[in-house]
Amino acid sequence: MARLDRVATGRYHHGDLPRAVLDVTADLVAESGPFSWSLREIARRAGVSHAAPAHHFGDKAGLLRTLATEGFELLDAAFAAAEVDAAGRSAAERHLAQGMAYLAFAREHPGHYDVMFRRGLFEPDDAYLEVAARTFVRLVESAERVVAEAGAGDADDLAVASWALVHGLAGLTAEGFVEPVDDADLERRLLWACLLPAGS
Amino acid sequence: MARLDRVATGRYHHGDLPRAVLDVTADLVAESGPFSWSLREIARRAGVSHAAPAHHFGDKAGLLRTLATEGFELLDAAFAAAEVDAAGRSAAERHLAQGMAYLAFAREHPGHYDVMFRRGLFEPDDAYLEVAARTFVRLVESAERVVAEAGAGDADDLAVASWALVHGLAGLTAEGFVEPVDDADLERRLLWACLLPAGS
DNA sequence: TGTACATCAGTGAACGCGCGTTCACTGATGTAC
DNA sequence: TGTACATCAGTGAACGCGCGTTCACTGATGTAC
Repeated sequence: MARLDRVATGRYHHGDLPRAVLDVTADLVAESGPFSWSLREIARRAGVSHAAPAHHFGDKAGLLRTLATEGFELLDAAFAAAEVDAAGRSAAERHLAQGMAYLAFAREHPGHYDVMFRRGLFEPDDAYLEVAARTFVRLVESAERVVAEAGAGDADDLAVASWALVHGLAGLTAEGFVEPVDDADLERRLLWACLLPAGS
Repeated sequence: MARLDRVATGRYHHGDLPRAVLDVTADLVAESGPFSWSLREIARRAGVSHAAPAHHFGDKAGLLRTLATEGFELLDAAFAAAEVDAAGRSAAERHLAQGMAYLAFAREHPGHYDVMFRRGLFEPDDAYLEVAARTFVRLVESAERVVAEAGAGDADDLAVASWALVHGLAGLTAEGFVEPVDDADLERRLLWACLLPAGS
């Protein structure tokens, strides 16, 4: 699309190449993971010369770091919106709503998601660490509200378990091991994880 | 290690190169994922000429398929051992034991694990499909026993939720987002996922 | 036990290719006056 | 409004490198007799 734009207009300057490069990267990561492509491939898809992406992002690590940081911004915004939507309901219901928002984010931004939760792709910088920490705080605070409401349990354990549940579901669904289902079924799945302790 | 063997003995034939190549591959995948290495790198680490791995596995996809198949064999055996260990206990307790076995496998075989639950790395063959299906059946049957014991719930939903929980925990721990804990704490985490429905 | 021969495992040189990086450049934009 | 100039965005040729693959080969092993 970016290529068509440029071919059509014949512009020398792209207009917003960083944006186009990030979009292409997100697509490529969603298609084949965070490794199986080159900066030249990204340049080709964006319709620019092979050296252009490096002009903005330096190298592959810089590109992935920017994508991951943008991903956390999006996830944090999704959490904030879910909190507004579920205001006034019980802590447990708000926690469930947050989990559903997480799964919706993973489904809608598979490229960002894949890069966000993998270590070793890049060295984190301040912007990345700040927004990632901010997002995790929302998760822990939600768990704390649930524990306070229930009057029992450890908030950190609940936060980890909740995160693991949605993270695992997102991963298995993205890789095709689990069929996608509609939101009502999805909520039921999150809730039925609890059958296990009922029996012990 | 393989290299030292060969240097020490000066043998022309390796002895068991397929085994050595798989071990090196598992190490490399655990270190840097299923993409960031080459067949030449594997040959170097195994101490053989660069063309030797292809002699046995064809290409990277064939190597990854063999590794994934071996991984499912190991996981299936771990499930079987857990079933024997927990024989006679309640269905819920046996299900928990299976989850703990899953997490132990992921911790002990990170290279295999990474390759097993990712699609698109290779085209599955009969051996892979057979053992993967066999392993999944153990998971679903365990969930069915729990549902039968509890007299309520949907076995597929429980199977998916349980799998997602341990898969997510394995992934987040492997990537360093969650600190490893000892087995007692780990069991508690799996159980406390249930605080959520208690509040709704 | 010895010999001949087929088969298999691994070698190493050669190839073409796509990659990341560099760098002098050109085109476009924005700002000062 | 026009002009000059600095800055920025993107180009394209060139480079060296590691890669997968090919292929004629050599060393080792196993089996038939």
